Amino acid sequence: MSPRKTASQELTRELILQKARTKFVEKGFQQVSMRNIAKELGCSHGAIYYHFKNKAELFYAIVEDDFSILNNLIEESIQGPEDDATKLSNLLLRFIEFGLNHQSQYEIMFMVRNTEVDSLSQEAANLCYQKFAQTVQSLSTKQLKIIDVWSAFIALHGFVSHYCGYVERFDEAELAAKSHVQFIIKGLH
Amino acid sequence: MSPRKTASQELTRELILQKARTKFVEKGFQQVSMRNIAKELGCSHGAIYYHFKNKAELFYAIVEDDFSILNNLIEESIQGPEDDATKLSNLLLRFIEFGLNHQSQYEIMFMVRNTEVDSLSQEAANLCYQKFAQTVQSLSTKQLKIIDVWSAFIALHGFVSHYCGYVERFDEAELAAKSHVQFIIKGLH
DNA sequence: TTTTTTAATTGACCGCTGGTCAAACACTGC
DNA sequence: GCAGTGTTTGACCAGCGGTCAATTAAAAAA
Repeated sequence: MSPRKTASQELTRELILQKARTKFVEKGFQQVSMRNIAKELGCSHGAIYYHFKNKAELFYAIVEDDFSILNNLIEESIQGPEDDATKLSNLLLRFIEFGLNHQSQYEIMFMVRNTEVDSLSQEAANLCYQKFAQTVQSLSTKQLKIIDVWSAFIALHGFVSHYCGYVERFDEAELAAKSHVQFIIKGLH
Repeated sequence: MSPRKTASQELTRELILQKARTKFVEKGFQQVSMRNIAKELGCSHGAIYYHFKNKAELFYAIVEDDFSILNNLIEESIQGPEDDATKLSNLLLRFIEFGLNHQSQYEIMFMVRNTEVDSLSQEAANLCYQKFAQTVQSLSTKQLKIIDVWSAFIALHGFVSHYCGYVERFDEAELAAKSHVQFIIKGLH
């Protein structure tokens, strides 16, 4: 009714991100509308546009955190007592695991070609790949050709982007994933 | 004006497919609406629904031909004077070439997860993969594990699906493609 | 030839989408 | 108390996929 809510129930950027995230994770980018989120928040859809320029920006804001999660995952894979070979295969496997257990996020991070957020999301994706490439290099005994590391990444991406939607969680594709990782490692040698 | 057009300018399934195809190829699935196509055809959008159940069915009808083109491409790769090794790398390379030179089609064939046509398009994609797997097997000296052939396919798919939209035509990615094909072949050995 | 039946086409309509914006209100500082 | 600023609303826009009664042209039956 009133065009402005009382302070206690005012809309926060964080509040929107929170609700939007859950909806988004369970339904995916296309299936969630600004009006859905608004209804969930108990506000009008117009209000969201005060806090976020558009749908793409809102969902990129969500995915921003996921990029840093993935980056951490990559960095962590270098630590531990295992030998480099197992670390490498763990890295590849964990990338797939992340992709399949965060399908909606992976979709926006690496699959959606959105004309608007492209610059932002593209940059984050590039940085993520660079970290990946660096780590793969450091875990390899011999000096790898950059283009081979790129092929490895592409091959990983192929796995995730295929099984996205086809499978619910990583577990269901674990066997195929492990085999695929071995396949990729053969390619790197 | 008149609710039925005179015989000479009646709408054909083929006529719709034709116009829809050009629009679709140059703009992609999401960016083309039934109303766009109708305007191009000089008819109302309702008329199209007389000939096709829905948008998904229309675009699958288009892509059906592309599946047989791709199947032929795979079959042809077995012929010729070259040795099996070159034939194999040609097969992989041509798959990528097809994907990047028919991006809009490839999108529907292997990327779009459409709830409605899924059964049809999924089946066609499976058949296509089977032909691919068979051919790869027959071009290989040693007996390959099926799962490795699958990894090869996934890796190919990864390449195409990444460069889709990022690149206009195959030429622009040819070098990377050739390298990626070598990478995959290493994985198959 | 005239009448009836059938096949196509239209366009209004539905519920939805992302996005904009003037107006209305709550809060803050004076 | 009052002016100014920050937020929210909801009507509105253009567009979407899809449905359907009404209407007309062509084909079949009389």
